[in-house]
Amino acid sequence: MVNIKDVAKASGVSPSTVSRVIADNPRITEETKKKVRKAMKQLGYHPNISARNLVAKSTKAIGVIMPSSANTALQNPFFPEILRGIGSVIHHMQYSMSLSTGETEEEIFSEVKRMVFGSYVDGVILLYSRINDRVTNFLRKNDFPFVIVGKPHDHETEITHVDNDNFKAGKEITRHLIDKGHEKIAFIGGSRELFVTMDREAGYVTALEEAGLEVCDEYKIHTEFLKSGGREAVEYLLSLEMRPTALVVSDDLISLGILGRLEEAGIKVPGDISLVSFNNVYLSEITRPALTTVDVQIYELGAQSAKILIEKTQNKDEPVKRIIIPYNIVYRDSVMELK
Amino acid sequence: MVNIKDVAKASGVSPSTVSRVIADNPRITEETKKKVRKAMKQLGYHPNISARNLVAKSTKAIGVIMPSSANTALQNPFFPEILRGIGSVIHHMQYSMSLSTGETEEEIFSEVKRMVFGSYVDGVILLYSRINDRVTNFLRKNDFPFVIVGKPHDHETEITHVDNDNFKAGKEITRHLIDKGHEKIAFIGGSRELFVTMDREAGYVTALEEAGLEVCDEYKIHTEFLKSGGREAVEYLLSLEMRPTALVVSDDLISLGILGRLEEAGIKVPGDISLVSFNNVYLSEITRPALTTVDVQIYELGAQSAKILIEKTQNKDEPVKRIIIPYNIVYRDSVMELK
DNA sequence: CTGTTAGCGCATTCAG
DNA sequence: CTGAATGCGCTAACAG
Repeated sequence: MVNIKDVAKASGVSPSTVSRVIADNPRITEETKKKVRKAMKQLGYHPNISARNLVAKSTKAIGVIMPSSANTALQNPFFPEILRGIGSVIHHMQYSMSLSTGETEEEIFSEVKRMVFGSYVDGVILLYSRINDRVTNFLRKNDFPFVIVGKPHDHETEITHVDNDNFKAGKEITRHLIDKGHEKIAFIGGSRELFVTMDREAGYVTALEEAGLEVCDEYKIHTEFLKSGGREAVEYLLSLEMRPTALVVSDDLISLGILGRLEEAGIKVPGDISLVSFNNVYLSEITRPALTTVDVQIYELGAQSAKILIEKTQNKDEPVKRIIIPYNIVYRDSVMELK
Repeated sequence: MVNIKDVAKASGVSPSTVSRVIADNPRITEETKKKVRKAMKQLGYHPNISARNLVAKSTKAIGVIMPSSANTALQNPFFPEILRGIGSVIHHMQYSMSLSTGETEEEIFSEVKRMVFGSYVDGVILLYSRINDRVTNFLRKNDFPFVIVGKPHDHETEITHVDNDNFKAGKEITRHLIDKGHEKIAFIGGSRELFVTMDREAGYVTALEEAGLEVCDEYKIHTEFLKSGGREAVEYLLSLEMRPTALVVSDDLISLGILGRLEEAGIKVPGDISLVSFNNVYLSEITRPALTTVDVQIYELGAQSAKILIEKTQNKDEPVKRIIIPYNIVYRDSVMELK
C-alpha cells in the first residue's frame, strides 16, 4: 500500500506538504501541488481512511437503522426508496452510509452501541420510532447526533425529526372521500404503536367530525402490518351490517392486500367500495385499480433527514429541528363518486 | 473519549495488557482480566475502530453495491430482502455493511474506487451484473475481493458468484404449465441485458422444445423493467391472433402489473390465462390471484454471498467458487388446468 | 504472564 | 510557503 511518505519521497517534498496538497491547502504553490499530484497519480496513491479518521475524530459516515426485520415490513418498497433519498445527499456530501444489519431489537441495539462507541459513524438516522425505545434513549443519553424519520414518541421537542403532517394528510384524503359523497368510511391501519397510523387515523376522525358524520369504533381497524394481506380486516368489514362505502387505508402495501381480498369477495373497487391510501410507492400505480393515494415524498423524507443530520454532526449545537415534508394527493382510479 | 491508556492506568496495568484483554488473549490471568474489565466498564471504555483498523489493515466492513437506481428496479422488494440476508451473516460475523449511495453508473464507480482505495471495506458484493461493467473490471484488475449475486457476464469461471439455476427453474416452471395442458405459452421478461432474464427464457424455450411444442418469437416479450406495469406487453399479447393460454413472467413485480392490465382487459387469471412467475417476494402472496412462482430464496442468496465474501477476505487465495442456491416452486392460484 | 517499544498513515502544531 | 516533530488509539514484536 502506497502511503503519504512514498508520495513525499517521489515528489521531493515532505509528508506534511503532501498532506496539505490533499486538503488543497491554499498556502501551497500551484507548482508544487501539480508536482505532488502527478506523483500521487503515478504511484496510484489514495489516502487511507482509517488513518485519516483516527486523527480527524470523524468518519464522515452515517449509520442508518432499519426497524427490526422480524416482520415483513421491510419488504415494503418504502425502504429502498428512503434509502435512495438518504443515499443521494450522503453521496454528494462525500459521506458513506452504514446500514444496520440486526434483525431483532436486541441485535440492533448492540449494533448501535458499536457504531457509537466505536466511532463507526458520525451520526445516526432512525427509520422507525417506538415507544420507550432503547436505541433512542441511548442516543439521547450519550448526546450523539441523530434524527428520526417520523414522529418521536417521547421528547418530541428535543429530538430533531423529519416527518409528514400525517394528521392533515389523513384529514384531507378523508375529506376527498366525503366530497365524493361518502358517509360510511372505515379506516384500516397498521399497528397502533406507530404514530403514522395514529396520526392518519386522527385526521380521518377529524374530517368525519367536521363533516358532521358519525365516527364509530367499528370502523376503525388495526391489522398487524401486512398480516395475511388484511384478510381478517376485510372479513370483519364485510360482516358489519352497515357496510362502509369507502376505505382509508394507511399504507399502499396493505391496500394491495385489501384489494385482493375484496375482489375475492366479489366486491368491486371502486364500484362497490372506494379506497384511498398512503405513500404512493411504485405499486400504487400498477395495481388494479391504480390507487388514489397521498404521496408522502419518501425520497425527500430520506434526503432531508440525511441533510439535517450531517449539519448536526458538523455543528454539534445546531438547534433541534422539526422538518415537515409536504405531501400531495395523487388522484387515480380507486375512488368513485357516490350519488 | 476514554482510551486504552486510561483503562491501563485505572486498572494498574500496561496498555498492551488491556489490548490483550480486549482480544481475550489466553495468556492473561483471569484475575487481571477481571480487574481490567471492571475498569473498562467503570470508565465506559470502547475500543476505537479507526485506530484498530489502521493497524489491523482491515475494516471488517463489506461494501454492498446496488444497481444504478435511475430506474424503478430498486423498488423491487427483492432488494430489502437480499439486504436482510447479507445483513444477517455480516452481523453475526461482527462485520458492518456499507451501502452504495450513487445513482448513476458513474457515481457508483467512483464510489467503489473510494471504498477500495481508501480501504473503506474489505470486500464488495455486487447486486447486479452488466456486460463489460467498469466496476467489475476495476475490482478484477485490482485483485480486490468481491462476489457477484447473479451470473457474471464475462470471465464467469474467474469470478466467485452466487446464483440460482435460472435455466432449470425456467424450464421446470414452464414444464408445469405444459403438464397442466398448456401449449400456447408466452414469456414476458425484463431487460435482455440481464442474464436472469435470458436464462429463464432459455429454460422456457427448452421446456417447449422438449415437449415438442412450437417456439415462436412472437411469444417472447421483453419489457423495460416495470415500465407502465407491462401495459404494452399485454396489449401486444392480446393483439396476437393466436393468444397464449399461459404466461411465464420473469419477475413477481412485473407479474403484478400484468395482472392489473389483464384484468383491465377483462381477462381472468387463471380462468382465461394462467400465469407463473419468479422470486416469491411478499407480494406474490397477497395479489389476487396469489401467484404460482419460483421461490429463489432471496434471503439465502444474500446470506451465502456475504458468507463466501467474508471467507475470501480472510483468505485471499480461496478458490473461485460458484454457489447455486436451490429454488423451489410455490404453487398457488394463478394456474389452471387446461382440458 | 506482563511491560516496553515501535509503528500503522495521516494531520497538525510549531519553526523557519 | 514548506519541513520536522508529535500524537491520534491501538496492536504486535520483543523482552523479561
